[in-house]
Amino acid sequence: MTIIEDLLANIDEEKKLNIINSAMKEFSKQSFQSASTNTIVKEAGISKGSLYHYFGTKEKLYEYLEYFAIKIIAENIINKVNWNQQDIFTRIKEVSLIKFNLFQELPYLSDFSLKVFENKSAEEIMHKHPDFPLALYSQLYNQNIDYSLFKDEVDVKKAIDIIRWTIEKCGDEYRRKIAENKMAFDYKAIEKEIYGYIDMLKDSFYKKGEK
Amino acid sequence: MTIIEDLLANIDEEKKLNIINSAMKEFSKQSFQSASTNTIVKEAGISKGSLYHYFGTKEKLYEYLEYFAIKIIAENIINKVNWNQQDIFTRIKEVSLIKFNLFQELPYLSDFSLKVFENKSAEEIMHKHPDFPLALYSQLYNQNIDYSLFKDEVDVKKAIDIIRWTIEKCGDEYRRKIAENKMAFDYKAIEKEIYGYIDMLKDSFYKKGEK
DNA sequence: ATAAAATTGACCAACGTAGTCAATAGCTGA
DNA sequence: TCAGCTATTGACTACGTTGGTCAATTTTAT
Repeated sequence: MTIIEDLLANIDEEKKLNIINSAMKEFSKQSFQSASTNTIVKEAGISKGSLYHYFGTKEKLYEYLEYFAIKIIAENIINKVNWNQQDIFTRIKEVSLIKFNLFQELPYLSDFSLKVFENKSAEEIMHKHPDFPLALYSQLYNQNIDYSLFKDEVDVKKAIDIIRWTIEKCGDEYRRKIAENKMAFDYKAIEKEIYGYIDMLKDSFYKKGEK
Repeated sequence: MTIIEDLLANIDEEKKLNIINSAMKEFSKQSFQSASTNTIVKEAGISKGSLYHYFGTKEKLYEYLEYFAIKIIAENIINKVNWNQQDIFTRIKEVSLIKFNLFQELPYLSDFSLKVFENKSAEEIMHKHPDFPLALYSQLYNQNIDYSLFKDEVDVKKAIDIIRWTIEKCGDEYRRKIAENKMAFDYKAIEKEIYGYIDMLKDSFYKKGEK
């Protein structure tokens, strides 16, 4: 991994992004076996030789992408989340918008990550990437959160699932529409739509007067 | 399509199911191009010659699967839904369980359908399969439903989205767990879990005393 | 001007492909 | 039993694509 990073450190950021995006696209559309390095280099606008100079083999390229995806998502969340915010709804809003921002620059990060976790269990990933922030995901919905804001009769664990799922599906739907109708990416519109759903759930799950 | 159906009518149901499941599996894991007919026949336990005797080409096989998937889902829903039921929560429960039952016998129907709609718009599908029941999906959440049961301040359209998404994600999560831990498929357990979420949303979105 | 590093793309052996078709197996009715 | 038929097989083919290499070229740094 270090060797690869050393080599990548010397090429300019835009070319690096091109390669990563192109490779993530191919690996998220095809199985590892079927994914074509020819397709990757063509879309990235580099030569076959360069790709193999940077990464050595297809396997190593894939491993680097795994490492990169995990690292960049975790870094963004850890650094940008306001850990003092005790309202889980606001916390979740923050996380979803952080991810949306990331996915703008790395359009296939979402699909690629999904595919990685489809094929490998968290343990396998932990084994290959020991610094994988497994704990982060539970911290996100637990650390310094004030659960007393929920109505007493609400099952908080289920409520959080519903909020998370709603945001994810809302984002999926939006990206589907963009892909289909060539509808423009409108950050503010997405934000507004997601907030509409979240605020509705907040009204339903929180005690009255806890806005 | 008719020619294919005539040929398929003469082979026994189990073999037909094997072919359909095997082909849906391959097409839902690989792109159309990368999907291998060799893999399909191997898993289905038939010879290459038979597959091409039944379907002619890879394209026609894929088209038949498209047709079959749409038809079987629509048939099941239309015939099994109780259209007199005015409670949308019960309606949605019914639909989700109908689908779960279907997906038990056709494990890749869900993934395959998703992929079909990823790659083609509803219009394209309508064009290729003129009897595609496009209207069914809106009927499902509108026909003979009593919206007055919702609290006045609740946005019903958003509420239905949330319910639908929750069920879908709940099912996804369950299937993921089964695939990962080799956890056994437990129909009653899934039903109970889904009902847990739906009832919670019902408590939140319906007027008090409307259970 | 020179050395070193980065980048190229034609090239290759190996492999998997969709589809074919002569041969075989299995079944039918007499 | 056997002829006639259909359903089924899988070895085979022509071909496209693959991951990876490496001598040659360009770019960069000194």
